[in-house]
Amino acid sequence: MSETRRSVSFVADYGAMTPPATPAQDTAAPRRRSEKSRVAIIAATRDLLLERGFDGLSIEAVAARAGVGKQTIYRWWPSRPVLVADVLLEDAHEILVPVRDTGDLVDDVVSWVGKLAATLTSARGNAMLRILTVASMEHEDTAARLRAGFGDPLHFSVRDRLLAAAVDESRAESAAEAIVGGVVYAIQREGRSYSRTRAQRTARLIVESLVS
Amino acid sequence: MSETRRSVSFVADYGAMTPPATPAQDTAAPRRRSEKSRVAIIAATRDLLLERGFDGLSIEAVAARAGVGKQTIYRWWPSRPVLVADVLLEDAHEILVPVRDTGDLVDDVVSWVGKLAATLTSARGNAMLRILTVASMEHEDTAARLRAGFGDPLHFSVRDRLLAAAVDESRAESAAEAIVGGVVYAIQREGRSYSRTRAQRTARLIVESLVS
Amino acid sequence: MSETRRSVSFVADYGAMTPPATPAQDTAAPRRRSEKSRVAIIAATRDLLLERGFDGLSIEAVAARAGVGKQTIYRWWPSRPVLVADVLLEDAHEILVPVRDTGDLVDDVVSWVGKLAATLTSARGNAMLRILTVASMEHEDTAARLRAGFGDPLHFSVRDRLLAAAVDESRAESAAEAIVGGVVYAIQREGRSYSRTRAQRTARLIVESLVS
Amino acid sequence: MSETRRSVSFVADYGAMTPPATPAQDTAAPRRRSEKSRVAIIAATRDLLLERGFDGLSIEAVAARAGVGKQTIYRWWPSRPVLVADVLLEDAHEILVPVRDTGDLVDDVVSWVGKLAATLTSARGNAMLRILTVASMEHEDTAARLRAGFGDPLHFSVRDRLLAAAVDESRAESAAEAIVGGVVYAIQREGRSYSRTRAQRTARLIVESLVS
DNA sequence: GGATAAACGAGACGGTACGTCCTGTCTTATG
DNA sequence: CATAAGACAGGACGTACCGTCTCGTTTATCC
Repeated sequence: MSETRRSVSFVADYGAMTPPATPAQDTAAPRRRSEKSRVAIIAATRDLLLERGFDGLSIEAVAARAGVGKQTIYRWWPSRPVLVADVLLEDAHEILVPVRDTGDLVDDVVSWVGKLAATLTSARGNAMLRILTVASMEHEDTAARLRAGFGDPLHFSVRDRLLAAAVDESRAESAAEAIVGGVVYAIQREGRSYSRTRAQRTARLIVESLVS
Repeated sequence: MSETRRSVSFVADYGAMTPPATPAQDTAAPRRRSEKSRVAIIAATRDLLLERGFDGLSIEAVAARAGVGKQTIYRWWPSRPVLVADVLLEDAHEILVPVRDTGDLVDDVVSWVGKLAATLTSARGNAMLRILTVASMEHEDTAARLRAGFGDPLHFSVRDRLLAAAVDESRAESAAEAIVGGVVYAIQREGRSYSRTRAQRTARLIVESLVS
Repeated sequence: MSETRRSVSFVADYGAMTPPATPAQDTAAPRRRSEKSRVAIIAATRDLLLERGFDGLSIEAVAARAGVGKQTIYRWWPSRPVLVADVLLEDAHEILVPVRDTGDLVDDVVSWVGKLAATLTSARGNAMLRILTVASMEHEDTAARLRAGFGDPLHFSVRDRLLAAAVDESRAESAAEAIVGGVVYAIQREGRSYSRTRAQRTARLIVESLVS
Repeated sequence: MSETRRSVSFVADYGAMTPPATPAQDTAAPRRRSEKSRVAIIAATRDLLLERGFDGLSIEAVAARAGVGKQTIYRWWPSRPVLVADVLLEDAHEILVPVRDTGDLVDDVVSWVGKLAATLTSARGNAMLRILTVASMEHEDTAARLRAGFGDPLHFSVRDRLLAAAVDESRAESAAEAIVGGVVYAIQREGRSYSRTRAQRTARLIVESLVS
């Protein structure tokens, strides 16, 4: 029950969580920080990330584009991956969508996977996936935050839908892992040429085996 | 048939492929290249990669560690990712093992997945996975080479074993994707704490559904 | 007459001058300025000046050491050299001593020069000389204030004693310049290793030539 | 004899000394350093020094003006004062002129002092004096080099001329100190308004007392 | 076996970016 | 309303590497 609720609400949860999350640490009230600068920095970072990718991103360029001193960035973000994570997390809603529950498990999951594949093979979604992957490899704490903001919701979303269809917990866990991993890993490898049909074929294979 | 052979021989293929692969372009015989330097560079790169990760790796440090001029590196490797790919490909055999065929499909695949998970959660294997992932994100050609050297063998290895057990091609393809993706993606996310048991549970779930 | 008086009173004059001099502009009564902060700033500046020299002095460090906001410093002192000049002028009495008049010109001047040399080769006096020199080079108005507070008193002190001994004005002027310059310039060049004996030898050479 | 020669030859000595002196350490052959860059850096430094003074001089601006990477400056000059000293020493000949020996001591010294005063109150000469003074205060090794390149030649030049006129050593030493100090210190204090006449009056007072 | 040409080690070069320090101005909250 | 605290845009610091470019010095063919 509570888990079904979780699967339904994780997007809203994330929406709600974003504001306090921005300073990258919610303890210790951020004293009189300039909202204008914060927004300009996030926006500049997003633009440059899409233009030049994660490792083409320099703090200096962000500062220049945002019309901000470098120190203002370093004051609030300890490192490049942390800043990038904040940007990605602000856009998490573009990727995260809950698995709906119409009563037809196979159809619900397969269509969700189709949407996920479509998103992750769009120009922007694919860029986000690549950035997210590299940022996670570069900094452990960032990896944890991104896991909490992206990977976990994806996983729980599917798993909870399976649990709601009375699949037992161990199998739900494994199946969710296989479905999400099978699709995301393939897109990491093949990029935008990966077709949503393939994603759905893979998902269907697994989900059907659970209900038969 | 030929595909089964492929699954059996890819390790040997890779062993055989390594020498001509080193200059990253196998046409145009490397005229009077110093083998001593080549080996020293590869070794230094491997060491530094394990010490400081992909993005802590500088060409300058490799040259110093290898006792080699920087130009000697730039002469033979056009960029950092290409050099890193060569190092990884030299060590591909540490990760790649074919799925054996004892007649028992479930057992063959499950035990192979266990070995794969064990390798990728070892200190060295996990480091390789991370490096491989980042290097693939940074340079498209490198991604292609690493796919050919790591991802494809992994995928074909499982797929071919399924085909050998008379699973139909479409389902074999999807199942292989789900098995490999489910495990590798999870290790990317969770690192060395991912247990081989979980990998095997996931694999078993899928393979059993194919034979029932 | 008036000049003899000047030579006697310049120290007292300076003592009297210091309080109004502190805000660096004596017009416009400092409306509600905190004396506690003023003193803390001067003291912190003096300490830091002795610890790290003129160009190691930052306003930020002064503010921190004085337990004061940076703005409080900028509010009352327009620039670093002005602040430094105020500190030096508060301590002018440590360096400035009038030439006494016992009737024996040579002895009066020679012993005064000995004291001057001793002061300027003490750790603190030498530091003050260096700071004073650099501060004068950096800001013309500061140079003028320091000249009025240090250089002029030194010069007039000697010149007036010579005039009191009936040396004619042009020769008194030149001799005073040579005596003070000869000693101070040498200490600028050689630092604390300059001996008071040498100072006295130089002074004696000149003064004796005036009376013979 | 040798000392007279010294007084005559110090300019030539300096001319001769300059080439090996440029790298600021003459031991350890400077391996394949780019003469073009060296010259561009010296020239840019000189220009900026005259435009903005010693403490308005930034390494970054020198690099930009010289069309050179910052590292090329830091490679050969450990710090700003050392670079500035090299520039000043290259131009030492503009200030240093030996005291000629026509047989008339008073005239020789007085006219030399006149030339010195004229040089040090010219726009360029005065700038050099200020820069030289500040650079000496900031870095002890630099002070020593500048003393050897400027202060010592000035002093020896006068002293040796006095010795050549049979003034005894102690008095020559003191008189030289008073003459040079009296003039240079006054120019430090009063800047370009100091008149060459005053310099000559001071010098004459002292020199005449030695020969009478 | 000597000439010759490439590959080599070394490292200087013009640059870009780093993360830090400080400047002088500005904003907010407190006494 | 002056203050302490401190954020802000900006500029310079000195360092690390980038990828290119000479320098002599091996070294491995080919005459």
